[in-house]
Amino acid sequence: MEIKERQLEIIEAAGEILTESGIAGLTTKNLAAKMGFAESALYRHFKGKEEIILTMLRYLSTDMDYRLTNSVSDIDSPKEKLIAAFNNQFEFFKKNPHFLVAIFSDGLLEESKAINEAIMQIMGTKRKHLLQIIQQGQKQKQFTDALSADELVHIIMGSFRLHMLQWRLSGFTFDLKLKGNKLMANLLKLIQPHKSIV
Amino acid sequence: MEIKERQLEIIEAAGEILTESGIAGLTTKNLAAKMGFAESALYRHFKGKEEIILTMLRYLSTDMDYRLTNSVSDIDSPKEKLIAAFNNQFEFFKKNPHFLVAIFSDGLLEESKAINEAIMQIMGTKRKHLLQIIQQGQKQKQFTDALSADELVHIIMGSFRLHMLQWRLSGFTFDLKLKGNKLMANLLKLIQPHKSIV
DNA sequence: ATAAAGTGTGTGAATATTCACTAACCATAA
DNA sequence: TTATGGTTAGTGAATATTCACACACTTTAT
Repeated sequence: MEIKERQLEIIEAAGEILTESGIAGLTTKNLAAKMGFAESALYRHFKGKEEIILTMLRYLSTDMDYRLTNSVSDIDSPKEKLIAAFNNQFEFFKKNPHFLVAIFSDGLLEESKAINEAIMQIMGTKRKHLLQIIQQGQKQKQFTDALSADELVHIIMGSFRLHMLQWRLSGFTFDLKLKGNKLMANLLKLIQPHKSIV
Repeated sequence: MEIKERQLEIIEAAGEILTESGIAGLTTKNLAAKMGFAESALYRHFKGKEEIILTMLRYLSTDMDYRLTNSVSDIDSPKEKLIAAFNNQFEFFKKNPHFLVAIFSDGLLEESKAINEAIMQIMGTKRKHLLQIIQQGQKQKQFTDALSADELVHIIMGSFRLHMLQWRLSGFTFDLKLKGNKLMANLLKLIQPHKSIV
């Protein structure tokens, strides 16, 4: 599944449209206009609109997998890994806010089965990486084992998603990374190995 | 802003459609079909499609506010309040899964300013109730004050939303309440007042 | 060297379908 | 009689997609 140069340009344009005007704005007309050519030219590069969206989502998934792997590869401490992974995500979305839709397509469960699966894939990729880090951290007693790794990942992912959603709802006004690091610090406090006081 | 009987039926039907086929499926044609009458009949009850969605969201917001207030009113312990509030939510959505849109209405985001505000209102209502409970719990030393109440609420709300999303993505197969209570127990473990071991 | 064939990428016009919405009319019950 | 809630039959606008065609390159055959 190779993505050609022009195809990449198109899915990037599609991403921009998504950021500017949401999924409803992503029409063949708008997309062609942004590319500076006629609607029909789109079909020289993709079978149809669904394929455009699918390609975008799959590209995003692959890219995220690659980025997450690389960003933590030369770090030992699970705590540091967690921070690095999140920062990597923040930086990516700061640079490409349009791809946020992929994360928040909760509501647009509509389109097609294939699209749905592509979205799940992205979530799965993220979960896979977090799980690995958390498990390692638990082994090294850096994170509590009062909860299973799965359960910890759920809470971390949920907080992360809400953080991103609020960023989007705010119109990308606040500093994603700054606030995100605060969130990360908070999460780290909570998942530290600890004894109940009472 | 009174909602008539027939209007309620219509917004319920709208909720069902949203659950089944997402925002793209919510067309006047589909809605009328689900109601068993002609498209034009919709306009006997609502000014237009936007008013239908708005009425639905506002109804949900008001109802949630009322339910959350009542469900915790005769409970003292913040911990118990938290559990009660969540169980109330779980029961409501178990009974009315189509209204899950209230939680995942991110997709409706584009539509109109009014809709956007209604969505924010729902999130705000939920946050308001949680915040109260958490603050009380911190005062009574039932919850940690290593994080601010706001920050704790963020993490709780994020986890909750992800839980609901997974329930929906699973096709409502697992037991929302059972798994939800497990999540709640996990969250309570994490937000207990605690000392770091190290 | 050059003609022929093929490839990639564009155009403009036309397609059928779907969308939210409206107008004119009709039945029933207060 | 009149408001209420339904009907049928439309509207224009927008949608994704297809069509025949054109132009510039590159490859291949003579």
